[in-house]
Amino acid sequence: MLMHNPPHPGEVLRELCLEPLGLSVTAAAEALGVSRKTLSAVLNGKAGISPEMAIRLSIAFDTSAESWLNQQSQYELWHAEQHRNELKVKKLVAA
Amino acid sequence: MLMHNPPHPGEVLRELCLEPLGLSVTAAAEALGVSRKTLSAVLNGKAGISPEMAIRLSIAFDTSAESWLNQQSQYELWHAEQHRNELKVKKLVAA
DNA sequence: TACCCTGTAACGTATCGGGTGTCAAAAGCA
DNA sequence: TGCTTTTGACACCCGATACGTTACAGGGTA
Repeated sequence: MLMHNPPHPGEVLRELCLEPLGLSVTAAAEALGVSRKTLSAVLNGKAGISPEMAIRLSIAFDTSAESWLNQQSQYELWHAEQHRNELKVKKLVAA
Repeated sequence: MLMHNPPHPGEVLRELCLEPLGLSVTAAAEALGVSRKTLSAVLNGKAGISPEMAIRLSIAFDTSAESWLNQQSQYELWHAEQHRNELKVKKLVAA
């Protein structure tokens, strides 16, 4: 279980892909085939990385789509875990 | 990269958790704290496993929330991969 | 000044997770 | 054989999200 608040994948994307290449949001969005607004939303944590976006990133940056999607899953899971105690769930098997 | 069409996580959930325990959809939904329809949709592939649902499953069946979420990611990714050639993406780094 | 880049807002589209309600089929029981 | 209960899938509504376009405000730079 993750203990610390993980950064949203968009932040990682900016630091690991855009900045090293000196890419502007506009230029990167154009290359990815999405609108500037869509990429901006991802970069600023307003939107998550969808499976389609993960594939776009894997093509453009020659990376693993799974890794982007897993980062997204871990990020969402961490936030969901913060409300774990609010869920009324009965254990069906012994812990 | 997955080569074969993976089953939707709901199918796995039914076979690995409900059936072994002889649980009905109604009983399982009640234990999970969701409606019958919500669980039914997941079991029949009409809905995916959300982070919240993954945590519910992890509590009820003493399993790993990550594993459920990863299954869901892999499932969505496989389907997105089927349309990879439709994406107009420019490579920004050498393959 | 003029131009580019960025973030953001508004609006429309489609999809999705979740809830309530309905209903036909299945199961249980007299 | 019937009747009642339960079950599970479906139809519809709601809120959130992913994506698009258009437009605007602010910052940096030539």
